Amino acid sequence: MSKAERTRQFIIEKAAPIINRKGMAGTSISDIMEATQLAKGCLYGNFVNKDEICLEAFNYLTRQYSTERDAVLNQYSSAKEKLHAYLDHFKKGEFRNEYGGCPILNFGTESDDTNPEIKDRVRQVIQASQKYLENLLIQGINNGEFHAEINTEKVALKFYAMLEGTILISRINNDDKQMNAIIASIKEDIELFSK
Amino acid sequence: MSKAERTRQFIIEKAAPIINRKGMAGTSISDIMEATQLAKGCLYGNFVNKDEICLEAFNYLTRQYSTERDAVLNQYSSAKEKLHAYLDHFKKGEFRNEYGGCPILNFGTESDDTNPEIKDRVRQVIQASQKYLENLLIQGINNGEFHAEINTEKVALKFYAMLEGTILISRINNDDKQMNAIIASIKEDIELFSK
DNA sequence: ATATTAATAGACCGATCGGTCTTAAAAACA
DNA sequence: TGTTTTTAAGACCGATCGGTCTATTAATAT
Repeated sequence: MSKAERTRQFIIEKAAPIINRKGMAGTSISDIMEATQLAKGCLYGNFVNKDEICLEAFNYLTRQYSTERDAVLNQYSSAKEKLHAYLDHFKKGEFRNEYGGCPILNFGTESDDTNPEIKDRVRQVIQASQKYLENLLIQGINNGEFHAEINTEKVALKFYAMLEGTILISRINNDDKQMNAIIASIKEDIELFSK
Repeated sequence: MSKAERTRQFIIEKAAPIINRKGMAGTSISDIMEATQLAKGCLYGNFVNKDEICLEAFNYLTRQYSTERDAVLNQYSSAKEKLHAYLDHFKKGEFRNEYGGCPILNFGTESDDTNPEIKDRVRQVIQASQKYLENLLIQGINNGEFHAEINTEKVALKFYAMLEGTILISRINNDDKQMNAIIASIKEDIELFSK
């Protein structure tokens, strides 16, 4: 990795949690200068503009999340165990605590009327997340763990929507209560289609 | 209503959809000057600062939403009809189309790390919304429409989280598909506890 | 209709915005 | 190690930011 590549990565890692917390419009170049202790010329030597930093920050955050999630889920083999691990990992919210919230919610709500490029990336990540959940359900059916009649796409959408909605609710309430209730509720749903 | 009160209200109504779309940080005073065709001195004669405009914009949006919702639901008497009307009204999303999205999502995600005052208002509105749904369920139980065993608080939370999550998903996808699926799914859930 | 009060316009303020450019330092290569 | 190329620093740019203040206009009360 060249010096420039390392610096670029360093900037992304320092900027990402700030942008995730304060928003793209709410984060200034000087915020990033302060966090990285780098001068303006250096930032603009590694990125063409602020938008590019925001885009790469989003990419970094989502890549980071999926890496951590996969590392957890790879410890399990059955679909049901994996689903439970997914939910427990989600419930703990280590990622959100460390990086300042859910990037899907943060970048999604900010970009939807203002930044088509980011919006499109968010779209891709949302679709991949739903597909990820759906694949766990399909795997469970193929393993004979779950009843085959369930509409995997619809169930995955339902779970995913519930989880994203609950992140917002729990965050605004400064309380894990709602998140715990929803995770419990989803686990009950899983029992309903388990053999 | 005095001139000042009318002007203040006029500013709020013009500013609210802009702030809802572009965000609080992303909306400038000059954006609001342009939308209202008023000079800066006038804006600052009616509000102490930009934060106050944002706060009143949020209050206006949520008041507007609940007024419209109540007008729709008052056309029905049974709890089940009201619930269906609630969902259909939500699905249509006229409010969101007109005002630039869901203010809970927009102001909630932006304020949670940056603006405690707005965050607290969002918290109140979220709680009121859940309570509103819960009261429909309780009313249904008291009417003998729904089975009494349901955990009204939990069901209301589940429905509300699903709806908020789906707004984000459908908006980012520019597609009503997911919203339609979730509304259908919630209606199935209602059938499950209907007598 | 006139006097008084309230409300709006817009010039002005310092600070900060995103971004550029030249210079100096440091890394990479020979 | 010496040379070339890459990378970082920071002064600088015009534009815009949120906000103030005074002069003028418009609404209100008498």
